[in-house]
Amino acid sequence: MGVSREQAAENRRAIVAAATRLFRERGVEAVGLSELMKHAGFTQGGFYNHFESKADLVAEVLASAIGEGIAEFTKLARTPVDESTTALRRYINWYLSKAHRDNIDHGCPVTGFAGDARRLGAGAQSHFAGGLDDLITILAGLIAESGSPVMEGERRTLRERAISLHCEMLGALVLSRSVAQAAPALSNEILENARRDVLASLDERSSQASKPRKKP
Amino acid sequence: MGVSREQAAENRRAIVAAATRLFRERGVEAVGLSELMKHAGFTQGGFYNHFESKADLVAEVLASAIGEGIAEFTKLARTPVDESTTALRRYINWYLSKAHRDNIDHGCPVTGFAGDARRLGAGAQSHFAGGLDDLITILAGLIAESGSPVMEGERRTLRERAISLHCEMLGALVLSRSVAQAAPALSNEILENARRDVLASLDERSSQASKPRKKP
DNA sequence: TGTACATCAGTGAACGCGCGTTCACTGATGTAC
DNA sequence: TGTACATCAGTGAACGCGCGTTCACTGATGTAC
Repeated sequence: MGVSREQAAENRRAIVAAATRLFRERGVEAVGLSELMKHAGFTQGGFYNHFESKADLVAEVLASAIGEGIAEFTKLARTPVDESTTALRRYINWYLSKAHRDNIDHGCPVTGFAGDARRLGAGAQSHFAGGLDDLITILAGLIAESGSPVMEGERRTLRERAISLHCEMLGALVLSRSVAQAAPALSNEILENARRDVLASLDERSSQASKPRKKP
Repeated sequence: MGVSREQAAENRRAIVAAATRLFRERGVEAVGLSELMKHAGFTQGGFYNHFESKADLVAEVLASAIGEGIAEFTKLARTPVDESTTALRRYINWYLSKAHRDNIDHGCPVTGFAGDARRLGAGAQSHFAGGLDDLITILAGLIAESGSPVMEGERRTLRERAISLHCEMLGALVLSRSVAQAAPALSNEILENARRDVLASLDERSSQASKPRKKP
């Protein structure tokens, strides 16, 4: 119908935004292009003015979702630590909250696409892997910044601690979401248990740092 | 073509077995019934002699896969502890092995279907949730049996420790699988890191149990 | 034990449907003169 | 600045295809007498 180039670029963004939401909610394979374009406010034929194929869109959605997630995460990491808590603790509390569990179309993109990533195309999976690596790096920075002490004799690097922390939090969120409808009590139990465990292990570190253990 | 009832029951099992493998490898939605029946050695029309619908099959596949996983797991839990290691350590080493990561059609059914469970029908998701609960219970039993000590002042129950352990292991396996093709080095790093971390935390417990910490 | 018949697992073509993709067409935007 | 025209985002019908499901049919199995 004749639109300006700016408008066209904005429409493209609208398609990516709609795709991101729908792909997270229902999975990449379960969302059709005609349905997707309708959600974005267009008819199906227009899709190929913006993308070469559905796989092309999927790769772009992964890249943009992960980019956004990393950006938000970086912002959080740079927010000055206030008097009562650290950015790391704030992140953990947010990550393992019911709000995060129930709001799949926002929140951690790694968790949002973890179930799908294995079956995606090479381009999309590369973006996913890159985002995961960045997220681990930033999480390691958060741990360092939190002042969580390194225990005497500890061999684990910050990165190793970050990987373990991320695995436990992601596992808890994935499991909590996977049974949210069929077993809401179990879903809550997993989420709350993981949050308590992760936070408690930080406390444990702090209380033990002043009292180094001896090797048996 | 006229087959005995025993043969028919065996054919039904063959369909479920083929479906289990294909669903794990490629996802429930990506596997069509005609393809599935061909893999099982039949033509597509025969499917409805055994199942009311695809959703019906999915629920049965979930139930059977989880049942099998739990049975194997129970067997492992009951295997007498040998001189050098505990059933818990054996389980951890197997769970976080490359063999387990690369062999999706066998292994832990909870991890195998974790990405899909959220989008499955109510029947299938109930089976999944029940299986997850059972797995946590058995894992708690393994922890108890391993003789891993309860630390002084520790409030966590065996079940709570089992949930946290399972979340970290499942998260590591899911992430490791999700980047296995695009970033094999990262995939290995996650897996090996998680195994070291989980086993080290067991060692930590043992070494500290003899030396109870005082509250700060 | 032998015969007659109902049962039902398996076949393979066909159903309507929605998928990803292509296409001819429209008409405002953006450019060249 | 005004006119003529190329560009290209958007439309909506159509393509072949594979999906889940239905159907009439086949013929060995299992049952009744």
